[in-house]
Amino acid sequence: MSVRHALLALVSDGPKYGLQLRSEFEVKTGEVWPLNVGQVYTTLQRLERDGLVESVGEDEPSTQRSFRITPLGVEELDRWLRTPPDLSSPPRDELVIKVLVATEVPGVDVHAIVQAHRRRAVELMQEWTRIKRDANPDDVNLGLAVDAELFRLDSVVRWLDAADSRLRRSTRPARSAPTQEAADRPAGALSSTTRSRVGQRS
Amino acid sequence: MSVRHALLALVSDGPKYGLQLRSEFEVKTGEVWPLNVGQVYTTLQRLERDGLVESVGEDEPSTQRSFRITPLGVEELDRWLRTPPDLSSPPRDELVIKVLVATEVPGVDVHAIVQAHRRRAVELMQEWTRIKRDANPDDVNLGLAVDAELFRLDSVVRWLDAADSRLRRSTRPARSAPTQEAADRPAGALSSTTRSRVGQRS
DNA sequence: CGACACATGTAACACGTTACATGATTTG
DNA sequence: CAAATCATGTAACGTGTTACATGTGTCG
Repeated sequence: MSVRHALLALVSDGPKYGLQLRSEFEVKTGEVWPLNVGQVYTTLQRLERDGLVESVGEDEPSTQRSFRITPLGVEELDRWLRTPPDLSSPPRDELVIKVLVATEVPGVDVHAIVQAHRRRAVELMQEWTRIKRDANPDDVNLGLAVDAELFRLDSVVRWLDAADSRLRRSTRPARSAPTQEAADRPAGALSSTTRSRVGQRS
Repeated sequence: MSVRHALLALVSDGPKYGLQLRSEFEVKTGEVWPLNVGQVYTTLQRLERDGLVESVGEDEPSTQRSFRITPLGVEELDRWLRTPPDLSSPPRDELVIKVLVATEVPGVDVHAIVQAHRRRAVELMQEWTRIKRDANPDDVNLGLAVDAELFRLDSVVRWLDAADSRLRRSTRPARSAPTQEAADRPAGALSSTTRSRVGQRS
């Protein structure tokens, strides 16, 4: 839902048209997240369908088709800006899932995987740092977008370290001998744990 | 693509069926990310369609339908586990986008929004900390999943602080109030910067 | 029997991505 | 004029979410 609301925010400033919206979105986000033009148009259609924006200048057709925000759109935008993400279900973190499920895949060295990801994360931090260094220091948008990535990657690295250490402690000290092959055991009969869960299922 | 590959990883252990996969997924991820059953079945269909898993026991029909991983599936799983996310386009960060686009929405106090999100993030960190404290300390999965959230939220808070400070410095001081130093700049009027962009557009 | 949990699915929808198609305007 | 650029759209596909429908087995 990022793009939808971002476009809403951009038109709250005054009527805009498709390509202009893409351009402004990319400038606003430090050109860190490219936005496909097609998605701008489909998103605008949906926003119009939902009554959050309306086409301006319907009468005299020109090559450009501008949209303005409606009162309903202002309400929705306001709500979005003020509402932080809720606890009930944080977005699934692919890296975390990857590491956690890797712990029981036969023939896989979790430690090696964690280290590979760690190396890549550090590499990325260096790249972002370089990008920031080479950029115009007055470009607040770029600076903030890059900072977000840097902070995030830093937390990723710290988590990978914590995970590596914790997994090393908890897993059996890995047979150094040739690996055992995938046992075709009946795959544990589903002991339905009744621990209080964090999220609620459907 | 998280769920798809996670299921692939889970069946790499030995044949599993639908509900079992949901259960194992949730246990593996510390029950932090609930998984809808429907998605398990549709994802299994797609995995089967793509030849990454195959149904076992086609001949004698029972109430359960188990799937096993195929050699092709093993390849794909291996690739996924080893491949870190690439630089070209980091996933769009909703919070960052929200703050960045908020800076030009008329009648919106970015500072207030940033602080609201900060408060919420700190709240969430406390909730996660409590969950971790009340949990079984031997539950490595839960511990790691919660740590990931804690580290991430910590980076969010730090970014929000950085953003607040930077925006305060760069935006023109809100009327009336006695203002601090302002590095005033003409607020560059859409100068199509030819800076080398990070991502590539389509 | 009736209620409930187990187990498998389907339908409808939203968002995002890519690729393609079509005009209009500018410019060498 | 031809080519590039601006500008708008559409089609097809993949993933994810929710809600609903259906059958089976168990247990009070």
